[in-house]
Amino acid sequence: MNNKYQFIYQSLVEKIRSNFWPVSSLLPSEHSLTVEYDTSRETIRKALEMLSQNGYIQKVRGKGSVVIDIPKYSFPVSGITSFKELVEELKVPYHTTVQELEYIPFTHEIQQILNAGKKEKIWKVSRVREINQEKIILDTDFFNEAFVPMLSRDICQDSVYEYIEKELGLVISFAKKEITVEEPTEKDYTSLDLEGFSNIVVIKSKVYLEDATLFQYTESRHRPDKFRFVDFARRAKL
Amino acid sequence: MNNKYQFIYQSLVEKIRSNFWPVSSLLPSEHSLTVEYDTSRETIRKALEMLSQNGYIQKVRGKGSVVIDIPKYSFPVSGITSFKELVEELKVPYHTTVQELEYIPFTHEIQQILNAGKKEKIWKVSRVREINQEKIILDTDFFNEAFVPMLSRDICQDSVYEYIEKELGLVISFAKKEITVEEPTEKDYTSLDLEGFSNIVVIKSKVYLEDATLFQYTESRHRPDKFRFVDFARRAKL
DNA sequence: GAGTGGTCTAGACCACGAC
DNA sequence: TCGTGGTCTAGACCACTCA
Repeated sequence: MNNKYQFIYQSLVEKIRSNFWPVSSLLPSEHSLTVEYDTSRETIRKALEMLSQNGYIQKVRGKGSVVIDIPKYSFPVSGITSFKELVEELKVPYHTTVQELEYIPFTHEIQQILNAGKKEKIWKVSRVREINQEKIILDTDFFNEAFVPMLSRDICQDSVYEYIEKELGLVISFAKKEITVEEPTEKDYTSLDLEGFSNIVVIKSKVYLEDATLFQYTESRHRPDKFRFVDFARRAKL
Repeated sequence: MNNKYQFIYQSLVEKIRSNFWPVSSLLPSEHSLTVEYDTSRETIRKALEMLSQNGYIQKVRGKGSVVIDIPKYSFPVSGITSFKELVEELKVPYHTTVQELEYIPFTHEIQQILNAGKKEKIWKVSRVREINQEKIILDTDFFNEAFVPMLSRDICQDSVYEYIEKELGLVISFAKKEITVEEPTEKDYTSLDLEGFSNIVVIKSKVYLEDATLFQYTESRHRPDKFRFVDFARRAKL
């Protein structure tokens, strides 16, 4: 662990998750934490700020840091968290089928979305996600070949994110998502077990790298009864 | 403006929104900002951290702070942003009808959700939101009388949040939301213009005050074709 | 009044990118 | 090598809560 404040953050997360400090109780004061971790107060405050941002604590002036509910995970929303990460966290049986893996034709609208030049090739990967033997999610990802020169069915079968982060060394930084509800397309009907549902939840994500370049565009289509999205939001201070 | 870093944040936001620094350009370095605002580097960094959290910039080590797209607003998701705030931001004609305003019976399940004692009274407010003359959203809010002693149809007609923050002086701090898609209930059919839609988007929100006490529970039910949720997420550093 | 968190300072050293 | 942002320190003063 390189950073002191990230080490302290992780240490505190573990204690909270293990109920060492139960919900509604107070963490030790910032001063006593500086003693415990042999560091300065600003460093402790950085770790506490991360706890607060991630929904573990709420700081109350004059009192201390109150432990609040541990944040839940959202259901498979492809994009910034990988499908594999989520589904392994949730410990449910899953299966991925690679449906398409190809270059899209030039002059495709996706080229514009990805800010790609006219002669840059774009990968298209479409995958069906099965959970508990039901085809629930249809993910379609687009990558510029400039960032991802090679893709194989094996990589797509496993986890594209793992390949991108570990093999290619690219660092995913942030994503913008838009959630809407639409009517299913022909492809939704043939690819998924829709069971009479007449709507589909669509999550469109743009994923950016550390240097703020747009790197991936994804459309993730979910059967509505299995869709669940959990959000934690702080009210803007302004 | 009390705080230096919030003043600097706001000043920088204005310059970004007015295209003083266009998208993809670099902000001045942290050092030169300390000179311009006559302050220390950590204070500048606090303001830049807020810009980054709110999706205005992306910091790149060794290069500087890159301006990225200005964040968009999500469509009416009652909870932490008030309906009135959003709808006035979007500049569309709207109307609110107060359908119910009453105390709920004791031993109601909502009492448990709100962590209320057995003899504490709970307000229930249900409101229909019309946008462009269509009944699109059904909001049902629950408040503990301990926090909100009085409610009137006039207050509910206007904005409960404005009343809570300005009159009662309570400070809303954060919210946890859960988005799912469900089948419409009888009440959805009679209250809203559903136009044959057989699904409804449900947002359940728990809203907390500054001292981390749970203060409000809301169920917001949206006609699916008019629902849109925009999210900006950073990948966790761990 | 003692203890808490909120803000702010003026330094320091490091890791990284561009030249 | 130089300028950038990333981390860290050891103080200071203030605003707030609680006994």
